Amino acid sequence: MPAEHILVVDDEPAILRALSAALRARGYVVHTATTGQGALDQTALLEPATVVLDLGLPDIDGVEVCRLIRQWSEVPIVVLTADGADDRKVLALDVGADDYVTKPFSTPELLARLRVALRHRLRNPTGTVDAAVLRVGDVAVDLGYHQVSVNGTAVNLTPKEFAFVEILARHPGRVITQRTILQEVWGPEYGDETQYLRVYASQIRKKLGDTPDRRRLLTVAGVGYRLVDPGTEDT
Amino acid sequence: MPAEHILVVDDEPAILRALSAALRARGYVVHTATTGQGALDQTALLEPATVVLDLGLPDIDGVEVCRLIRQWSEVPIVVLTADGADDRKVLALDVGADDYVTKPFSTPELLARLRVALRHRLRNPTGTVDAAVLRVGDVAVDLGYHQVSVNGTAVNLTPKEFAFVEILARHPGRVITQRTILQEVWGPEYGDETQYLRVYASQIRKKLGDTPDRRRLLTVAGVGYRLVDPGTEDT
DNA sequence: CCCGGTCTTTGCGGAATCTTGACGATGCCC
DNA sequence: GGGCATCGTCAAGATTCCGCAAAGACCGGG
Repeated sequence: MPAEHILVVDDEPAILRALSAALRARGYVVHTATTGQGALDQTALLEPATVVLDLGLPDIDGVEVCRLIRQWSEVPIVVLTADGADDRKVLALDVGADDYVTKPFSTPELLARLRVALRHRLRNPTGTVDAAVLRVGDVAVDLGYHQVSVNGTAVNLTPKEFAFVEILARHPGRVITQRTILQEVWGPEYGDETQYLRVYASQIRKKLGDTPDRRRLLTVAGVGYRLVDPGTEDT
Repeated sequence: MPAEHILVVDDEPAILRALSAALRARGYVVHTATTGQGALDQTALLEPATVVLDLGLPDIDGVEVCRLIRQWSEVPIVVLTADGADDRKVLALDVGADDYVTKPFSTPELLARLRVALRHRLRNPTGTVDAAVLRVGDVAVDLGYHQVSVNGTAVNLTPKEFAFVEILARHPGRVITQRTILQEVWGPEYGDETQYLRVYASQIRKKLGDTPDRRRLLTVAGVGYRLVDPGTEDT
């Protein structure tokens, strides 16, 4: 088995040592960081297979670290903390953490959860430079540079507009429900604020150059939206 | 408004009720099962977006249910149990569960973990799921594209019409009772508004091109409707 | 402090969809 | 055949949903 690289972030040397040892014994290649800034740097530099992140860091708040990493990377993040407060868990999970283990934790359990995270990543060939550009017809979504272009011409989208298009482009042609879009772009508490969708769909259409006769962003009444290649009209 | 379908499996009615209520309040469409066999059947039938699975089931062991589901489906599974034993957690996670919450659990946390599971499902191509095209004779119901077609020709259905056809297509040839259709399409409080059924059945027949001599949507007087392949006429 | 970009909120016309009531047809039991 | 229950069809409101525009709120940088 090719050794997976794991980044462990914790400010307590004792825990860091214990965790590293346990992981190395299992055959993983372990890297460590003790600050939020270090976590961000190492994540970008090493592109680890998974990040184990303690929330109690001296410099940046752990949740914030999570959020920052998620801005450019989909590396699995397993949060590890002594703080068992519910709202903090929920917060961390909602900004992009994939799992949350409360200290004191059992090492076998942490390892099992780590395997789950790695399994997810395996199914999802992300991280590397390859499929960083989604294409649907003449629309290209560059995930790395957060840039959308139509026929090679760059289009300026706001962050929320980009997230909207990204989610649709990840499932070419398929219907994404209103609720799904709202939760992915705006957050879990926006369940039925469908007026946002109408406003943004309109703006996106304008920027993409959609015309009524040749549309890329289609509405499925009462259900959601889908992004299609106007050339190959399917179904 | 269509939402994600969640399957909740637990043998304790109290928990089942509480969970269902919490999830419904959040806008999910909740289905339930109380046995391992029921869980397997419903998972195959409904293709839910996520399965919440209690391990303490009367018939099949929960871990085994997990493993069986994973043989053909990648639907996210969130395991839920009173048993906090480590090895059981590890076992469940290793046979394919995506998360593991120990009772007593906090509802907000479970909801957050559910959102994580749904997020994972959304990010991954979930290749196999694209087999979500139900076929009954020459009628094809494409769940992903939210599109019904007859002999390859797309048919425009309204949301309620589509939901009507979808239910029937999920049980090819079988009779679906009026009450079931009403509750699934219109909601739990519509128990006996059978007039809707007649109106919609009529419209659907018109759009599907049903003729009196060659019908796809059959009426079972006083009971319900069923969708059949007019070629292989069965009784 | 101002300014530009972004997000949120509001409103409206028009279209699509749903609801409702009416009427006739059909089939069944007596 | 008559009475009764159920079904099919139609069409007119009533309601919801969508696209679009515009104005105010918010925020970070200069």
